[in-house]
Amino acid sequence: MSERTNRRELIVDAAAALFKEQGYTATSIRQIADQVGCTEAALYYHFKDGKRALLQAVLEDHAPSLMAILQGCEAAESLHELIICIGKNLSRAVNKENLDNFRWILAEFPRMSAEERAAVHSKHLEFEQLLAVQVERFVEDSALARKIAWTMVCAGFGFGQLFFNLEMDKLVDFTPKDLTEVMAMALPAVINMC
Amino acid sequence: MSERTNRRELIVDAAAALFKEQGYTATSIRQIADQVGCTEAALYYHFKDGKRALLQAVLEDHAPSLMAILQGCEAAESLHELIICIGKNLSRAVNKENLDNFRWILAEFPRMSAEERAAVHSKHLEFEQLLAVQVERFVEDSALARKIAWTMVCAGFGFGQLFFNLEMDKLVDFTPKDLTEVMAMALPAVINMC
DNA sequence: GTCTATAGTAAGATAGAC
DNA sequence: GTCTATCTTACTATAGAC
Repeated sequence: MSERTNRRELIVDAAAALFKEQGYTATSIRQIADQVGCTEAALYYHFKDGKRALLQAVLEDHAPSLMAILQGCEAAESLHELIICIGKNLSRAVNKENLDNFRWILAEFPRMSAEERAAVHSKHLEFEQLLAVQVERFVEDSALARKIAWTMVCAGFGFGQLFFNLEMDKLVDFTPKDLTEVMAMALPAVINMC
Repeated sequence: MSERTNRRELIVDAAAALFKEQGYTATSIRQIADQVGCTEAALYYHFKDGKRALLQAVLEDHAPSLMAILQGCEAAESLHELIICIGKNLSRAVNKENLDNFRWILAEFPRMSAEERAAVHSKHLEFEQLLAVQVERFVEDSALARKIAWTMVCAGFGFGQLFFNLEMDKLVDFTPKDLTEVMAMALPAVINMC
């Protein structure tokens, strides 16, 4: 992990935190400057195009990290084991930092430029392709493997949004472990059916 | 469907549209007034507590409608048929209106009051309970039935967010039909395992 | 109920001194 | 590089006439 101690980086980090907490439009240049301990003018020195340039820097530096989900999954020896492994990682990945990232990107997406959207897309595609590679080890039909991979991604993503960002975990007893168990029991059955 | 032609209702509808398009903080009272064709002062006559009161009115009147997802599902005669039925409804429910609603609620949730959050929660719980009733027709273990129901909800929700709101549908060929197929093949297998 | 007019505040952005 | 000072614009909200 880099140190990020020079002013430009401090500005990006402060902006990222505020954008994710309050949203892009709700956050003012002044607020970011206060947080960093400098003036608005100093901020405009580092980001000549103002707030929009700051948003782009945040999108580049603070994209949600998905790769941790796949850690250690190469060791799995069946689709069932693979899902259990991903489930364990998911429990760790479902945390404030990561899910605030997702919620924020989802919220700002409609107002992003084509380039900004493309950056978001490539991050997700990259992850799904790595996941698909793992699934393909156990599913010969590669089209089916990709469908299974995307189903897993949808379920995991939906779980994070509903139970963490919408705080359904406070009302309903349904954990990442439960989701994983259902998926681990269910998905391997698909292989034998085709 | 009610007519919603009096000024107060026109204001709420205009506010809802703008909030969902731009976000709450990014939308100004002035913009809403312009859209309706009145002045800001008129708006403050109807909503004495200003912008925040408007937000609450929008949350009450424009909650996303989930019930359409369950339409006709009482006719299903197996878990497989139930999932197929829901999948068909899902294809119709995955539209701009509905998903903009979800994205917006997700985005504003952290800034909602306790009462506002409770309103969001009860909508979701209500839906899940009706879904669980349907699933329980085919799954004796009611704890397992609820896990299956929530897994379906997570997958459906995640699909809507990823493929519609994040526009992954423009890059990846994975349709509501694909998701439904995988779930319909996979989930019934869980029953035989317990 | 709806208007005009305006108060008071905060926003994004820049010029120029150091 | 960072500051002070300032411009312009937009915002929420209210008072008072009609």
